[in-house]
Order: sequence, then C-alpha cells, then structure tokens
Amino acid sequence: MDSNQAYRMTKQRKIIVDVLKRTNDHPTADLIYQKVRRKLPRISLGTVYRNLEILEQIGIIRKINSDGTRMRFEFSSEEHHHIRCVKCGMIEDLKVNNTPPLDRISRESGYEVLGCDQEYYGVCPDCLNRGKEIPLKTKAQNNN
Amino acid sequence: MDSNQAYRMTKQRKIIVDVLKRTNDHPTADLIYQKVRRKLPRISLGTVYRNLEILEQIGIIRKINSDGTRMRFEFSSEEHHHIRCVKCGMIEDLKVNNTPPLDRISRESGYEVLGCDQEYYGVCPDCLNRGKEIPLKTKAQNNN
DNA sequence: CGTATTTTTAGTAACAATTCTCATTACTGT
DNA sequence: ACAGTAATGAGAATTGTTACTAAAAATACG
Repeated sequence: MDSNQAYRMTKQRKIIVDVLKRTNDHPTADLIYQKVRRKLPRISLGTVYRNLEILEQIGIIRKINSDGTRMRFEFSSEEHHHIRCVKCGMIEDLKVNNTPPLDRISRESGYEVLGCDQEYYGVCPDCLNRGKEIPLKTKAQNNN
Repeated sequence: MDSNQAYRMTKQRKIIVDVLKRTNDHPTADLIYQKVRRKLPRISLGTVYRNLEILEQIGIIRKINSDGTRMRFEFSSEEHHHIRCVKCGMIEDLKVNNTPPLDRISRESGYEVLGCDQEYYGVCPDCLNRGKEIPLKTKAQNNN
C-alpha cells in the first residue's frame, strides 16, 4: 500500500489478469476465484481479493459496482460503459460515444474530475422474452 | 412486498423520510439509523433497512450505489447526478443537463432501457487542499 | 365499541461478501 | 548466500444486509 512500492507480477496475478482478459462477462470475485483455481488449485480466495484490489490500483483492471451487493471486475481496455439488466443482473459492455462534459464539471464543482461512470439499466432481450414468468427482482436471481 | 398492498406511513417511515429530506449528503443505512434514533430511540436497524427498501419501491426515496461497499440513500427529488470523491468517499449532487441517448441505446442493444446512472468521480476541493497529507485511498477513510 | 385481520415493529440470528491476521514462502538486489 | 521486502495460503473476523419471530399497532367491520 506504500505508494512508491514495487509490485511483483506473480503467477497468481498473471492468471487473474488472464482470466479477465479472456472473458467479457464482468465476473464477481468468487467467479474469478473459481476460474483461477482451475490453473492454480491452491490459490486462496483472500489472495484473489487482495490482488484484484492491487491490480485495480495499478490500473490493469477495473472494478464495476452495480447491483450494490458485490463487486464485479473487468480487464481495463478501451473506455466504454455498461448496461445492466435489472431482472437477471447481467452486465454487458456498451460502446457509446456520449462523452460527458468533464471540463465543465470540473469548473462548476471545484473537483478535480477524473471521469464519469455511466450505467444504463433496463431489461435485457432474454428477460423480455421470458416475459411475465419472472415476477420480480429478487436477490436469488442475480447470480450469474 | 405484494404489489397491490396498502402501505402505512408509520412514525418510523415518516422520520426516515424526514431525515433524508433534511440532508443532502446521501447517508448510509447506518447513519440514517443513528439519526432516526435521536427521535425514535427504540427503532431497530432492521426496521430502517426494511423501510428504506419499501420507501424506495414506492418511489419516495432513491438508492445510490457507488463505492460498492454500502448503499446510500437520498430523498427522491428532481433528476440529477452525483459526483463522488475518490479520497474521502463523499457524494454530492450535480445538476447536469447531459441527457443520455436512451432511445438510441434501446435500439442498438435490444434492451428495454429504463434509465442511466451517471456518476462523476474525482477529488473534492477539501481533499485537494489537504493535498499530500492523505497518501492513498484506504477503506478506513470512506466513512463519512 | 370489541374483535378479527393485517401490517409493522424490535430484536436477534443468519448470511454472503470482503477484509484482516499471521506464519510461511518467494522473490530481489547486493 | 544473505538480508530485506513482498506475496501467499489458511482461516478467523468484520461488515453490510436480510430473514425470522413473537409481540405490538393499526385497520376493518360486525
């Protein structure tokens, strides 16, 4: 956590990054843990959490925080935004060129504005089809 | 939770709404609990959570989910967005007219798009002044 | 009114996600 | 090879939130 510290790119970290590079479904820490374990059966969940934190601080990956119950993660590639299904909880990428007016906000708010997360939400095509079958958003359903 | 149910505006709920009306700093459930307790010392934290949930479903208040570790709440007034300080975790309101292109996103994504949360982030004026004193974002600091 | 029905409550237990602790191991520079 | 630093695995602890329960409060209605 010391800011002038040399981070090491360990096996564990490489594989975590790799897992995130290979997928585009914004997995939770636990899901990442499951996948990493296939290559590194003895890794611990704590290590995954610790490294997700560090990799995010370095800027290699990004945290997404959407449903409020758990973090999700993605490899940090080009800028994009997200769309989340309020029924099944899935998050997809969205290439939108709807650049927010960062400079103006800086001036108006006095903040040093670093960025803007945009998250669209709605009902995904799948859930639209399934129609009335699923009555209401419940915790139990948001676990993909 | 039944959709055609008559909700009662109990003392507890009135006061919770009141607390949220009177503040603009997006408190966490626990902070709301602290404040409500000053008027209603015997209320339980569970009641606060239950009612926050219900009041949000009715549409009287809104949930904000930003740092991913805990929910925050606000009275549901006009549309606006938020700006969060990455150092101290504070969230302020932001009146921006930067309406996102919901229709276009609907067409392009196949979702029934319901809305878009925009959250700007950066360093707030206070933290900018405090300058280098605070070395790095740590969990412990995000508890205002 | 009384009494039956429904909703809400306080209190507490349970829960899942995340963080912390710490002894051990792996790496780095000299 | 050695000293010093960083990272790991294992598990315990903590946190935010939800679920459960019996009792209390509000409401409906004869």
